[in-house]
Amino acid sequence: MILIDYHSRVPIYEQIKEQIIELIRAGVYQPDEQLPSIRALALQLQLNVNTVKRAFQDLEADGITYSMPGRGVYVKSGAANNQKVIESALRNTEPMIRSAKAKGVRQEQLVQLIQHIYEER
Amino acid sequence: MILIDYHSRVPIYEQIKEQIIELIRAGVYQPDEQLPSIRALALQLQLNVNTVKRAFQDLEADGITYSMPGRGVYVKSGAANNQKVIESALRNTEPMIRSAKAKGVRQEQLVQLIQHIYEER
Amino acid sequence: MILIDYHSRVPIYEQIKEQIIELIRAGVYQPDEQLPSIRALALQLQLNVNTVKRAFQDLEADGITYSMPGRGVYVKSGAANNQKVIESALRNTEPMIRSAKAKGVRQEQLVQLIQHIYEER
Amino acid sequence: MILIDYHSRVPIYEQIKEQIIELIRAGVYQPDEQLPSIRALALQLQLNVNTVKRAFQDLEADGITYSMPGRGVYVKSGAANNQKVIESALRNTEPMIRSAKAKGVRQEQLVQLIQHIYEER
DNA sequence: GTGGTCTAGACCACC
DNA sequence: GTGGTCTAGACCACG
Repeated sequence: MILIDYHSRVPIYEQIKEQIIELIRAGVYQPDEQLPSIRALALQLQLNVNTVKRAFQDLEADGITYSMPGRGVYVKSGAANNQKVIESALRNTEPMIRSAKAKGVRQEQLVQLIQHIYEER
Repeated sequence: MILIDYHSRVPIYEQIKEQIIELIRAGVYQPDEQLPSIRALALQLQLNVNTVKRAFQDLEADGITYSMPGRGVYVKSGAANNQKVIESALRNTEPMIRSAKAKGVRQEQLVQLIQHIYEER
Repeated sequence: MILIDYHSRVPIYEQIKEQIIELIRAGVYQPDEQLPSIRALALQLQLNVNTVKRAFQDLEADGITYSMPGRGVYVKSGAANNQKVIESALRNTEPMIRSAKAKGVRQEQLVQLIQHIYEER
Repeated sequence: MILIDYHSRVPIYEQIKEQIIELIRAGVYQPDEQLPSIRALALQLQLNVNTVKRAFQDLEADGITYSMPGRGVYVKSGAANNQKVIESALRNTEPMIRSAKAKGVRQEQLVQLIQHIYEER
């Protein structure tokens, strides 16, 4: 269920991180449920173990998961509504919007784009 | 008038490019008016000449300016409403918003952020 | 009576070892009294036999218990005040404190934390 | 000035991280001052680039530093009294003390150990 | 030159 | 089997 866009500018480990957060928020992975093992994911996605490891390391640093060496990586309870993730997302979005404004994008164009994206699915 | 945010993740040459576009859109630089020379700008901003050169290259590639070798760089007429720039800005913004959505940011939060930014100044 | 914190970074076999020592020091297990069998404990705690076995190995290596093959594991007399255990605990604590100091934790904060912990129960 | 204990149980990247924090807190590295480059440090400490990189990555995640790709890594202002670091240090210390208590270490022994360590230097 | 990403492999402790 | 650490190399964007 995790899809990697190898052409994207977004680092692969970020894509993994984002999609796992998405899956957790969607309820696919429940609190205290074990995530797929790093090695299994790396194999499935045809990626190096360290790339996946980096994604999991960031997830743990953000308080989304916890790991038990020798056992696996698990979803932290309350991870689905992690404020830290939302805040960082908003912080990252701000300069993008500011830049779009400076380049002449009109406010309505942005709002329309957002509506379009949020209506998907 | 050009301010560089050295803390920002945005490449310096992108910041220069953006702010020159902004200055053109504001009418500070008129069509067919000469822009400051690369060397003068580099000196003034305490930057490497290559960094400024890169910004000017991109401006020309986007049809914002034209250069006459040995003479200088000039504002292209019609640059103030360059469609290419707007399109690329929108294209860059899209994955950012998609990512924010995936992380749990609500639609209203984004719209509100945009309003906040567009009300400035 | 033995509780495993599966979230903890402390290895499970260490948790078992610690809690058995605690039970011995509290007088729950008396000198020369037989401890629960490895298999029984593993079953009760829902753990792999090897994990419990490792804890018992360490207990014996530290002179807390002795085993009679085919008979069981017994509390060694004098185990309640085992100097080796205390020394190793102090040795383990030292780098932790040194690290806390380096990170800016004040002496009073540590002393207060200790008081807080020792006042429990 | 950074010394690595290759025999320690503490990961090398943690040792680097701690000592850099210590140096910042001591005023050796001032806010917005550039830290030694990852490559230079790796060379000096005879370590792999990625090991040092991991330390810097954690420093940035903890808000101690910020990096400008192509330029270097810099001390974030206010880094010297980072609350996050202190809190995590205290959180890490707690189970250690709890374990020492369970093993029979007396409260005075711990307080004495702390005094001894804080009197150094 | 700088930091950022990714791959490929090793060894370890733990379960 | 699991995750954690470390090494050794590559390539990229940026200045």
